[in-house]
Amino acid sequence: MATGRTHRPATRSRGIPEATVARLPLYLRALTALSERSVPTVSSEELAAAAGVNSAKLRKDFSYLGSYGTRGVGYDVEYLVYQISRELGLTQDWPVVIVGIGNLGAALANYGGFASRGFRVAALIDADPAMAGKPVAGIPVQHTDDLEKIIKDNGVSIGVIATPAGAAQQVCDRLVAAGVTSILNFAPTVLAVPDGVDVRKVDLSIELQILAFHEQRKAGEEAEALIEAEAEAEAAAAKETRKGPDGDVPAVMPA
Amino acid sequence: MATGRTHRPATRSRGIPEATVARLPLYLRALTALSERSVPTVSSEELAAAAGVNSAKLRKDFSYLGSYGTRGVGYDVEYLVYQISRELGLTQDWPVVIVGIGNLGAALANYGGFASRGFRVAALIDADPAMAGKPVAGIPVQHTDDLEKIIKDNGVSIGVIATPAGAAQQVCDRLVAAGVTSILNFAPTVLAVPDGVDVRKVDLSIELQILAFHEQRKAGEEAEALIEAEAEAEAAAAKETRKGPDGDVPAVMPA
DNA sequence: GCGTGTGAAATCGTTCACAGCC
DNA sequence: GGCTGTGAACGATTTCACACGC
Repeated sequence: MATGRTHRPATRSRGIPEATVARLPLYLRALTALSERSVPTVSSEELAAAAGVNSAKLRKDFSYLGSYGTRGVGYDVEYLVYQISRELGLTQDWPVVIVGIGNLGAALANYGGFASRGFRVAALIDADPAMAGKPVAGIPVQHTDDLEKIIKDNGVSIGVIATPAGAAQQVCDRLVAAGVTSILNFAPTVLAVPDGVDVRKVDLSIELQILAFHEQRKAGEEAEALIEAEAEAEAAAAKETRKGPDGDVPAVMPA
Repeated sequence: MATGRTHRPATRSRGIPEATVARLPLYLRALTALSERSVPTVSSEELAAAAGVNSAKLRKDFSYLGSYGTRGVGYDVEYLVYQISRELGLTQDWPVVIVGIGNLGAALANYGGFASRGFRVAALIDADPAMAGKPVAGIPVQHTDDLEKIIKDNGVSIGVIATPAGAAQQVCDRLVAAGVTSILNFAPTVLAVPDGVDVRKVDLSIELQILAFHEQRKAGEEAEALIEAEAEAEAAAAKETRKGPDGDVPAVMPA
């Protein structure tokens, strides 16, 4: 969903696979840790372990960036940190605004991980007039009315939406109209954006639901030989019931 | 990533692709919204639009669950809500503990999206004795010392880690030892877990870095689109502050 | 000898396009 | 006529395995 467009047919050699891009921050984190411990070089095997991937994947990923390693030796930590940072665009400073300073917005504003990479929280914006002027993480909250001016004055191109779901699309529209072209969305809503705008979403409850799926599966496996056809039978039976004019639906979960 | 299992050779029909599982919560959300508006049926086209995917993918996804639609008509909303909920394991109640009640932990505790699906925050745990007893989101925070007891008393199998990175592995080990088999990790660390334990991670700064990559790319394309060489020269002249793309081995970025 | 870099193979995921059923 | 369900084509990603340079 994020990054649907490849509006540019023959965008030459800069073709780094999306899956690789998504792992670069992981490598960068592991490398930064090594760098802080003054480790000079690292092998693909070691770095892969630190990043939680396998070494073949890591080497393939790095091969898209260039030949930055030394055969028989490994990778120079500092050099790789720089190369990946550059590739990710972190050698420049990205001013970011956070819209929606509730619990989550405040947590984001306080999150150290932003500042330590190339990100700078340029402004906090909230619709509640009572919030205006209150400092959160040392930054005074500003009112939504001034959103456009804030974006333009600060040259912001990345926005973070941490509002309730109901407000997200409207906020998004205003951000985009004001010039924002990348959005990180924490609201549980699908955002519609024009071509050329990237949206990435983080949905806390979706992650839990995926875990629940696997958790349920584990429980089922424990019961091994026992259950085999229950779900199947139930589905079949349910489908049978609903052959009638108006579908008979089994007990639905609490909304 | 940390879902290495699937040591189950046979078992035919239960093979739902991971990519599909990851989208089921999305469909469920869209369907729940339709359900609340009392929409009785929906076509793959409409539902796909609401979920932000294309209709072919959605139909393929649903085909893994079974034949739950009606040709020429579409899908029964209530029925699908039930089927997806069941598939995801949301027809049962999942007690969850949140460890690390800082800004983020508090935000999670207050997050309505958990309770509305099958999740129940069974306990909040923090290492700070000063937090003990304080209510957050109406739930009193308990001390880490009691972690094992809390897990066992509540039959918790899903844990959320929202501690600083340094504490995450230790917390993880204790959760796992106490019986937790699924972990949602917000700490910027790779967690090592034994086989059979699932970990999903959410890293706020990684998402921003991925956006930055695309943002940088857009800027590059803009320049490219203008006039090849001239745009590049102009950009270099205009902003001499930062050493742009393509450098030899310049100074390393701020750690 | 060691560990990177990379074609080639295998696997996984998406999209196409249309047969089948309402 | 409309819309689902699905093989088959396509594309992306991962894994394998080994040649190559240090």
